[in-house]
This record gives sequence, C-alpha cells and structure tokens, in this order.
Amino acid sequence: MSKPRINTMEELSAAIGVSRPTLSRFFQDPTLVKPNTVARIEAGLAKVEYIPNFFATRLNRKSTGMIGVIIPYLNDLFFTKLLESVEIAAMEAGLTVITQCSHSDPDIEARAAETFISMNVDGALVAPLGDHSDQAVYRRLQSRLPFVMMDSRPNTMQGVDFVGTNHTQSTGLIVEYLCRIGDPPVFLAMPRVNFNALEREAAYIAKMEELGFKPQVLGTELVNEDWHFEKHGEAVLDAELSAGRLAERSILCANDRLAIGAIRAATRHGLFPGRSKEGGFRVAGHDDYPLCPNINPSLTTVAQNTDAIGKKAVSRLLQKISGGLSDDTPEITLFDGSLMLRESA
Amino acid sequence: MSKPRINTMEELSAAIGVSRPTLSRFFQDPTLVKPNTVARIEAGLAKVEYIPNFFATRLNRKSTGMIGVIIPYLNDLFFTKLLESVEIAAMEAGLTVITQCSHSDPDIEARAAETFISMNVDGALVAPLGDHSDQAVYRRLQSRLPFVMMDSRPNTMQGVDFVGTNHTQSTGLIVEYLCRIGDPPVFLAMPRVNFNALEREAAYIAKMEELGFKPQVLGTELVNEDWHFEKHGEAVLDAELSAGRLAERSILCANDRLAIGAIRAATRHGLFPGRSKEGGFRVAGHDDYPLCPNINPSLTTVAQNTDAIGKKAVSRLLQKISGGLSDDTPEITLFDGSLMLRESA
DNA sequence: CGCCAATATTTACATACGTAAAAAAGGGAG
DNA sequence: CTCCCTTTTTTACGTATGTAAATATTGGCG
Repeated sequence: MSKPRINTMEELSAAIGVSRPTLSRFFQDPTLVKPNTVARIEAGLAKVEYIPNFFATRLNRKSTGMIGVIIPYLNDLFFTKLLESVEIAAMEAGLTVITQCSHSDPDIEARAAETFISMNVDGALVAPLGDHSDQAVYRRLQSRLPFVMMDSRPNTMQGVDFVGTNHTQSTGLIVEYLCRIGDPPVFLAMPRVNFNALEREAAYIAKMEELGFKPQVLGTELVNEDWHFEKHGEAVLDAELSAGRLAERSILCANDRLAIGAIRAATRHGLFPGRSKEGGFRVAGHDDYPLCPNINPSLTTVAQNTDAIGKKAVSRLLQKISGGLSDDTPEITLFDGSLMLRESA
Repeated sequence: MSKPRINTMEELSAAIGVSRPTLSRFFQDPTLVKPNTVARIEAGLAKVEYIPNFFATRLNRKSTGMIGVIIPYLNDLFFTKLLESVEIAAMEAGLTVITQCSHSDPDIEARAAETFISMNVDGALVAPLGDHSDQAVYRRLQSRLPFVMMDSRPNTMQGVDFVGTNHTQSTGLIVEYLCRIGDPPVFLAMPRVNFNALEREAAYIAKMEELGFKPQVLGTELVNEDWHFEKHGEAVLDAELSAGRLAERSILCANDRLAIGAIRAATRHGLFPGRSKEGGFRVAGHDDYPLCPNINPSLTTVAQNTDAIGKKAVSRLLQKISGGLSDDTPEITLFDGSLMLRESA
C-alpha cells in the first residue's frame, strides 16, 4: 500500500538509476528527455513516492509560475464569482494562484502585497479595498511586478492596467430602460466604500439629464462601514416610505445588495415592486448577484460580466509577464453590462 | 522616492555592516538580537528596500509557517464565512494560509493536496467536496501531514480529526421548535452532495419519531449536480403546491438556500410563510446564511457556528502541528446550532 | 585595568533543486 | 568497424537563506 518515500531528487536519482539533471529536466518537461528514458523514469516513479519540493523548484527559476490575487472581501458573491473566473483562467494557463483576502483591512492588504513580492510571484491581480486602502501599496506592486487592477480603480491610479465594467454604459442602460417603461428612477446610492459607487452615481445623473429628467440621489451618507449593504438599503428606503415618499416611484439601487434591502423595506410597507403594473413602484439593482433570480420578487438588474473581467485580467497579466509588449501603455478594458429583466422592475 | 533595492541578505549584510547570520536571526525574531544592533539594522533597512525571499527562508526550516486550506466552493457564503474564520484565526497564530478551491472538481481537489505536500505546509484543513471526491486524497493528506477535516466528513473517514456541527442537535432543535409551535414539518431534503445532507435527514426522522410524528421527506432525487439549491427547492415545492399539497404545512428545508427557493415557489402560489398566524404555512432553513435576515420574509433557521468551527479547526491543527499530544486519538468536535427565530416560521 | 558573560561575527555546511559545460555513452549510417 | 550526432551523465556552481560551532568582540563590573 504505502510505497517507500523519497524526499529529494538526489535520492530518486540513486533509486532509479537516472541522473539528477535528467530528472530535473523530466519534471519540467518530459519531452526534453528521450521517450525511452521517460519510460524508465515513470516506471521508477510508480514504485516510490516522490514529489519535487515546491520552494526548491522555484528558488532558482526566472519564473515562479505563480500569480498573486488580492480580493477585498470574501463574504460577497460578486468577488467570489470574480475570483472563480480568475482562478480558472489562471489554472488553464498553468499558473498557481495564491489568493489573499484583505478582510476589509488595509494593513492586511499591504501585508499581502509584501508576501507576493517576497514570493517572487510572476504578477499580481488586485481588486482594491476602496478609498481607505493605502494606494502606496498599489504603486509599490506596480513598480515591482506585472500588475493589473480589477473591478474598481482609485482615481489617482490612472496609469495602471485595469479591467472592469463600463459603469457609464451599464448604469445608463438600466436608467434608460426604467425611464422608457415607466417613471424616471431615483438613485439609492451605496456607501462610498469604493470608486465604482461614485462612477455609478455620476452615470445615473448624466443619463437622467441626457433624457431630460431631474436626478435624485438618496442614501449617500454612510450608515456603517461594514458593507452591510442590505441593512443600508432597507434603512434608507424605510425612512423614505415612512415619511410618505417614494411609494409610487422607481428606485434604482447602486447594487443588488442594496436592492435586496430596499425590497425588504418595501414589503414591510405593503409594497410589492414589479414591472407587471405599468408605472408603479419598482426596484432595480446592479451587478447580477447570484441570488437575484431567487428572491421575491426576482430582481431586475444589470449584469457585470465577471467572467470576462476575470479572464481578461489574467490574459492581460500574462501579456505583461511575457513582456512581449511593444509599448507599455496601460490598457484599460471596460466590459459592458447587460440588462437582466426580471420581476422587480 | 525609490530607495536602492537590495535582493539578498548577503548584499544587505555588506550594505549595513551587520553579519548575515545576525540578520537572519533578526528577521526571524528581533528579540534574538541586542537592542543596539536592532537599532543599527533598522536604521540600515530604512535606507534601502529589502524583503527576505519567502521560498529561501522556508526551504531550510523545519516549519514553513504555512497551512493549506481547501474549500469545495467559492460561490457559497457558508464556506466563505468558514474560510474567513479560518483565515483570521490562522493570521492571529502567525501562519500564512494558502487557500485552494476545488471548484466542484475532485481532480482539482487532488491537485491542491499535492501542492500542499510539495510546499511542505505545516498542516492542512479540508472541507471536503462531497461524496464524489476521491477519499484517497484525504487519506494521503492524513498520512503525510497534520490534518483536520471541517464541515462534513465522509463516513469512511471515521479516524480523522473533525470539526463541524452537531446536526442531530441542530436539526432536532428546529424540528422540536416547529412541532411545538405548529404542525410537524415535512423535510425538504437537499441533493445528497455531501454527508451532512444525510445526517440532517436522519436527524429529522429521528426527532419526528421521538415526538411521535410521522416523518415525511421530499426532494431526495437529485435534480442537478451543480449546487443550484435555490432552483431545487423552488422546483420541488412548486411541484407539491401545484399538486395541491403542502399549502397548510410547515416545511423544514435541509439548508437555507433550499428555503430561499421554497419561499419563492410559495410566493408564486400566493402563499406567504410566517409564524404570525399560528399553524399556517411555514418555511424554515438550516445554516443561517448571511442573507437570511434580509429576504422576504426573513428566514427562521438554525445557525451553524462557523466562527467556532473555523477557530477550533485551526487550534486543533496547531495542536497536532506542535505535536504535544499525549495520544493521537482523533478528536471530533461538534458545535451546537442555535435557533434564529425570524418571520418565516 | 582586567575579567566574565553576553552577544556578534566568522566559517562552514545544509536545504532541494536549476542550469551550464564538459565528458561519456549510445545509436544509426556509411 | 568507425565516425558523427544525439542524449545522458558528470561535475560544478548558483539560488537565498537557515543553522550550528568556533571565534571574536563588547560591555559591565569589580
């Protein structure tokens, strides 16, 4: 059952009668070794238990075959979807992904960056924490590694490669839809924890003005710091409804989690958002959170293409790693959002 | 702005006039070096940019200070909460966590295990994939590393350290509650993707029989493999309600995501689950998914103590790593669930 | 001023493997 | 059988650090 365990290539070399450098080449790429020898090595490996040491193999290589990924939160299905897309794309490219989560803490984010540097990762992918994270960290990563930002981008980081959503388009899309089908929406803003919050808000205002409507933004004051979006949305809408406002309006929420809270507040006030009845009370969100189709009513929203963002971030990082770029102009890729029409608006 | 970059301890030694072995000890623990020298080193470090190489530092140590964690899914807030708890506990213990996600794929899970072994991690924490994962992988990890399983445990892995929830207690608790306040519940089972599914189902049956009621289990046939719990719950309940059954019953769902789907099906049939009206239609879940308080109606459920599970798993692993265990009897720790009374039941 | 203990440095070797160059072996063609 | 080319082995050094032992230095104290 349990084969003899061999710890080093040296021992393995002695055990199966093939020289260590040949073994080294074999483990890097078996095609570098004659088929005859490959067969001999594989026969030998079948009889013992040996795994090359991860650290030792990477210590003296120009490339470690690893990339570092930092995401700000784990308890958010948006980042989780993004991470999944990144991990799968990286795996297909043969890279080992080292993931670190900032857990809402800029210090942890900074430490993660140092860890990546000390690991000699080939590159780093970062979804930033928000406006309270230390941007020196990003600059430092950028100066030392192939580096791509995802999802949101500090406005002081213009010179960096970035992959995200075109919030002007995506927010504009749903504003236009809401205005076309019914009353122009008010905007339930999210706490300004990151830069997308401001972009969406600005996009809402711009589109409303373009259509000749007066924008109205609610809930910009930060209720709490803890990303309790649902509670925030619920509290803001509850206050409005209690004051006798908004009961016949359309409400565009800056993200789906706010919308989930808003719907809950509405229901408690006896309102059931929906697009069935023309012109009535409606709620829409942004992001296409995985639970949107399953809540009551299912949430009309605009989907971010997390899959495309993750894939593109990895492929762009690979480009920068391979270094075959004629110019090093930062590339900004923004994917369009797509309308997900469901019951709530 | 940019300090001279120094890549090796050797260079650093030359640059600031302190011997390399002293620097080595300094980076491992500054208290091993005289305060005077510490000050000299820190003054030197302030003038240059240097980070010890992660791999080199770990190559020749008995302990790498790293633990590997495998979780089966990323897009599930339960695992995400568990991972968060684990990461924070590990961080407090000064460990570097290497996280790998199986992405529903036993092959990926197996590869992750090999990666951990090749990295010489000090120990591994695994939340298994379910009944289609290769249990040889777990045995292999167990034979080579301090190893603790979390969340769910294959019944063929009895001799392993395990930390999870006492499903007999937790499920019993909510069954007892539902029976006490209203009609005895039917059980909406989850697709049998893991071993907890069976435990909860068995616990439901046992408690019902203990209370003198006839158990009734629905939805054991696997609708899909993809953990689309919400769709499964919705489909099963929709079928029942369409057939004119269950409209006045209480429904205990094997987990909250099923319950979310069940509530959606109910709402579409004009039913609004709640405990306000005694004895009417009710829906309850299991796990205390983060969104439970925010859906409509908010979901009555029984909370798994993910925080305690994560902390305990880490501390148990640390015990095994330090090796100060008089016996090596596997330890099974099961935390009780706690009732979260909300609107739905 | 000299001694002792604490600390630092020197020296040397270890970790597990990558990599390059030179030497040896093997295999096929003539 | 010999030559030539390919592949493998040998040899040696490199990667960045840990660690142990011997030696040197330092500081405090009598």
